[in-house]
Amino acid sequence: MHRRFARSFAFAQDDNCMASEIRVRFAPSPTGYLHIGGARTALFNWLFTRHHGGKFVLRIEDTDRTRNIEEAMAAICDGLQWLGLNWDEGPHIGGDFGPYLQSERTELYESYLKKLQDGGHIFEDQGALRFRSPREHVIVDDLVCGKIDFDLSNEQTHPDMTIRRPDGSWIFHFVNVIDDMEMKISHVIRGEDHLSNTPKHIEIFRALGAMPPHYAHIPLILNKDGSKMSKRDEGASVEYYIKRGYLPAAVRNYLCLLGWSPKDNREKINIEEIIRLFDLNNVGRSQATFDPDKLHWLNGEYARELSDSEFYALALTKLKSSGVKIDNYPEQYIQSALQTCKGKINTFDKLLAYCGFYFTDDFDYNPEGVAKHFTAENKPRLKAVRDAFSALQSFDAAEIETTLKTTAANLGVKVGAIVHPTRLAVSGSNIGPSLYHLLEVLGKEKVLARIDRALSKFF
RNA sequence: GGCGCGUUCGUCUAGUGGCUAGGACACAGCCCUCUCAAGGCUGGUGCACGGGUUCGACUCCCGUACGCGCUGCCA
Repeated sequence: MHRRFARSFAFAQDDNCMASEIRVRFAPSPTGYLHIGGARTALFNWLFTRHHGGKFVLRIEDTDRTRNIEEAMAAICDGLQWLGLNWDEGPHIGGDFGPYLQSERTELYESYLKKLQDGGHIFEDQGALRFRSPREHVIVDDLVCGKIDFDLSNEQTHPDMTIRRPDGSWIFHFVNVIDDMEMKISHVIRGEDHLSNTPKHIEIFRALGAMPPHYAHIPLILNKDGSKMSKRDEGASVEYYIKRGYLPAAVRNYLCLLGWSPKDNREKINIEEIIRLFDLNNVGRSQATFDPDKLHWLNGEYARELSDSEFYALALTKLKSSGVKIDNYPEQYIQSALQTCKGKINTFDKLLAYCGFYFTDDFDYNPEGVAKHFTAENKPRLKAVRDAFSALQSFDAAEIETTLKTTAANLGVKVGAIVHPTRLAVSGSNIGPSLYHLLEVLGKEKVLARIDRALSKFF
C-alpha cells in the first residue's frame, strides 16, 4: 500500500518537472574488478535511462587514493563495455559535468564544505570534520522500497557523520552527495546496502538547500549459500565470465532476471525488448541468489543461436588463446572441425576439451571409456570397421554412416556397439561431435591411423 | 544491541481477497538418437510460523522466527 502510494507520488513529481532531464549514474570505487552485483546495478541504471531517454553517467569514486587507478578503472570500464553498457558521460569520453574522477574534484568539495561551514553544519572532532545532523525524522521516498521513516533524532544511535579525515581526504557520504548534486543526477539507483545511508545523504542535500534526487534501492545479489557475494567468491567478477567464454548478451540477460521480470514467463529476452519493458516499479524487493546453472543454461541458449560465422569467430579466438597450434591446419579443416561443435557446448571454455582431438594426435583416452569399450569382444568389431573404412573411396559423412550400419548388420550388432569403440579410438573420448561428421573432418588417413594405434595399444 | 529491508518449489520468479498456486533452471524417469547436447513427454518438492481482519486469505494488519544491510576517519 505504502509502496504504491510512494511510487505514484514520485512519478507525479516527475511529471511536474518534465524539463529536468533524467540523469543516472553508476559510481564504483576502483577496486580493480567489476563486481557482478555492481554490474547489475549499472545495468539497471542503464536500462532505466535507455527506457526513459536520459543520460547514463559513469563516475569513479576514488577518494581512497589507491595506486594504479588507471588499471583499476580499466577493469571496470572493460567489464561495462563487454556487457554493452555504454555511458554517455564519464571517463574516456568526458561530458559537461566532469571531471568524472573524484580525485580531480577537490576544489569543488572545498567550496561546498565552505558553504556547509558557513551555515554552521560542520564541526571539528580531533582533526576530522563532521556534519552536524539536524536530528529529525527523514522520510525516504524510495521508488522500489516505498516510503520509509528514519528517526535520526537520537545521537547515540545515529552519530554525526564524518565527512573529511584529518589528512584532508574525503568521506564517501559527502562527496557522493556533492557529485550527485553537481552532476544533476535525477535518480539514484543503487544497491540496497545504501538504503540506511540515504537519510544521512538527504540531510546534506537539505543543509545545502538542494532537492535530493529520487532514490531507488535495488536488492542485493547473494551467493548460493546466502552470503553476500564478495570479491573472493568464484564468479563474483564479470571478468570471470569473460575468461570462461560466456556471451555478454547472455550474462546481461541473466542479470536482468535477478530482481526484475517481464512477468510473462519469458526467460530469454533480447535487450531491446527489456529496455522497452523495464522500469523501476517492476523491480522486486527481495534479495536474489545467483544461480550459475541457470546462467550456464541461458548462455547455451544464446550460443545455439549464434550464426555459423559468429560461432566460428568466437571458437577460433578461444582455440588460439588456449594455445592450439592453429596455423598447422588449413582454414577449411578448422572450419569444418568447429562446425561439428556448434550447438554442442554452452560455454566456450568447454571447447578445447570437446574438440581438441582435431588438432593433436597426442590425446588421452578416457579411462572409463577404455574399460567399457576396448574389450576383447570389441576388437574384431573395431577391426571390421577399420577394414570397411579402408575400402571406402569417398570418405564423407553419408558414406561413413552407411558403412558403419552395414558393418554393424554384418556383425549382427547394433550400430552403437561399433560406434563407441570407434569414437574412443579416434578422439579418446566417449562424448563428442556427431561421429559420422567427425570422421569425415578427420579424414580417412588419420582415422585409419588412429584406429590402428588404438588396436595395437589397447588390445 | 539499535535502526532498516526482506521471506512463494533447492534457485530465479508470476501471482495484489475466491487459482487443482503458473513458468524457468536444476533434479529424476521415459521418448528420440551414432555419444553428448538439443528437442518432446512425465514427475516430485513451495506460499517461514502464530495470531487477527474477512463469508473467504499466498495476497491486508500485528507479532515471532530467520536472512540480509546499515550502525567507520570503507565505498
